[in-house]
Amino acid sequence: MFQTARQTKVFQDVVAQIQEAILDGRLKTGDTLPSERQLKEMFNISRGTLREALRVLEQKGLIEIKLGVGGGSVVKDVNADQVSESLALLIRSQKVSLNHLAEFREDVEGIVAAHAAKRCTEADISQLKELLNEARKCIAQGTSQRDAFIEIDKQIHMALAVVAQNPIYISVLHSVHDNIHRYYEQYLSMEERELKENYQDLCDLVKLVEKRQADKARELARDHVSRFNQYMTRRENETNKTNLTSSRVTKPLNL
Amino acid sequence: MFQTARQTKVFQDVVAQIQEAILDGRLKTGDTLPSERQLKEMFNISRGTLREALRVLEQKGLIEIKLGVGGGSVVKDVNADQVSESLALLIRSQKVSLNHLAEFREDVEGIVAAHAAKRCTEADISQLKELLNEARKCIAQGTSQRDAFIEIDKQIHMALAVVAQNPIYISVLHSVHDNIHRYYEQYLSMEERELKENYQDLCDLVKLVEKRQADKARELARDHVSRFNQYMTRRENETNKTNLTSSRVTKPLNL
DNA sequence: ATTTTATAATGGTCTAACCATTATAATCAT
DNA sequence: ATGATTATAATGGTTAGACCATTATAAAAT
Repeated sequence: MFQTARQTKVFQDVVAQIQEAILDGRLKTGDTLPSERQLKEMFNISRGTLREALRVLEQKGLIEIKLGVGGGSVVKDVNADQVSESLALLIRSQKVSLNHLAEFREDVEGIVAAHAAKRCTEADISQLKELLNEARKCIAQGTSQRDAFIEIDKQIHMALAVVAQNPIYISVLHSVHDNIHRYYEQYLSMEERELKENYQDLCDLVKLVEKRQADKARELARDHVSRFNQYMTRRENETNKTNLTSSRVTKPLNL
Repeated sequence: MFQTARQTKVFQDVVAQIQEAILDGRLKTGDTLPSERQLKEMFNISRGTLREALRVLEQKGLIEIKLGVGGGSVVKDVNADQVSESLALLIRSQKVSLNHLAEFREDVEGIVAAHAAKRCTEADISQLKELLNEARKCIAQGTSQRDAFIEIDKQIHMALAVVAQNPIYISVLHSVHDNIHRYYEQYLSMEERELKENYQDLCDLVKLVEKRQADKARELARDHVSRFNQYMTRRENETNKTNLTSSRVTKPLNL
């Protein structure tokens, strides 16, 4: 009939108070909180308890704790990092496979391209073309600039998310890229022909966005990402085939 | 030329060691870590430092700390809660609006429905029909069971995400529902006619999934969610119109 | 057999000190 | 004067030891 009475652990109350102050604007990005020794007096708690609260706020991405004179807890600008981190934990705990992530990226990039096609301005297009120009320079130097090209490719996709004018897509795409990057580093190796294919994809994609052909843009974006994923899974299978017996040996924790 | 030498804060090293042990399976879900007094000896650190580490692991969603005899740090099953929480922080820090969230939900539910249509089994369909049956019962009792209907609606959407066989969608949809729920509670009020419309939507949607018509399922799912969002934004505007002067007064933090 | 009470293990909090880092001020050499 | 060096002090990082609060279990009482 009744629930357990709320047992406020002291540090949780401190976390809540500071978090609320940040979220409703009483503390703004860049503000420095008072020193730990001052804060503990204000809240009338011990320093240890206060520090547990500050650690939680740090892990939430709300503050950053700096060392030395003039250091202290600085209010951070909230960004997608914590979304990325928690998504990465889901992935690493075998809840999510590379294929799941690849499919999700395909879907999301497709939607982003479609929204971008509906909402782009002339300024957006010229910025995208600027990025395409950068990409072309990388291609011109052959496979030596492969990593640079992949970086530009990522920037173009992120730029499309900005054009799509929904910050959720920026955060989500950021998280996806953060988490798929490790796989790309490990498995992705593109030949010159493949680099050029991808470059052509991007050019075509920007053209479709410019012409506001949302459906075609979505399909092309999906195909483009799908191609990346195919390079990668092909490589992943080859690697795993030859390395099946060399599973990593982890040192025990001996608890 | 050089980077700052890695300055391992002690508690970070402890976080890393325990996190790794969890992620590569040396510590499994449900396992209880040794007591704080034992752990501090094992790591050769003070209890305060250890507790900072445990707080971080708790905030990451990797452990749960229980009180009393037989209590201690228990390894949790990683789930989407932390993704939800960090997404909620993005929303509350004005980075994301209700419209952004609504659009995202529309897109995601559409994709989920399409995947579900491609991958559903007979067992999936009968489970979905079971849920539809529950929904029908709610409708039969008129608007008194509105909240129950909304709950079933949510369950059907989550079930579709399961059928779609990509856990990312389960987590993402979970997060979206978590975060949009507050708005629904505040703004959503459906008349009997609207309840019946929504119920019909769901029936049609399941039929399309059963017939594996992915494209039509996607469009219907989008329309269905869109209708929810329209009820809500209409209501939101009305509310804000009459309440513009009553902005919440927040108590200062006095730092 | 059931209820009540005591026990002990565990996390939660506090105090007080010292260590490590770093911006700033003071000092020194030129 | 000016630039380099050194000392100072403020701040977070860590330690040690104590005591409080909660709770599963065992012991005792009914």
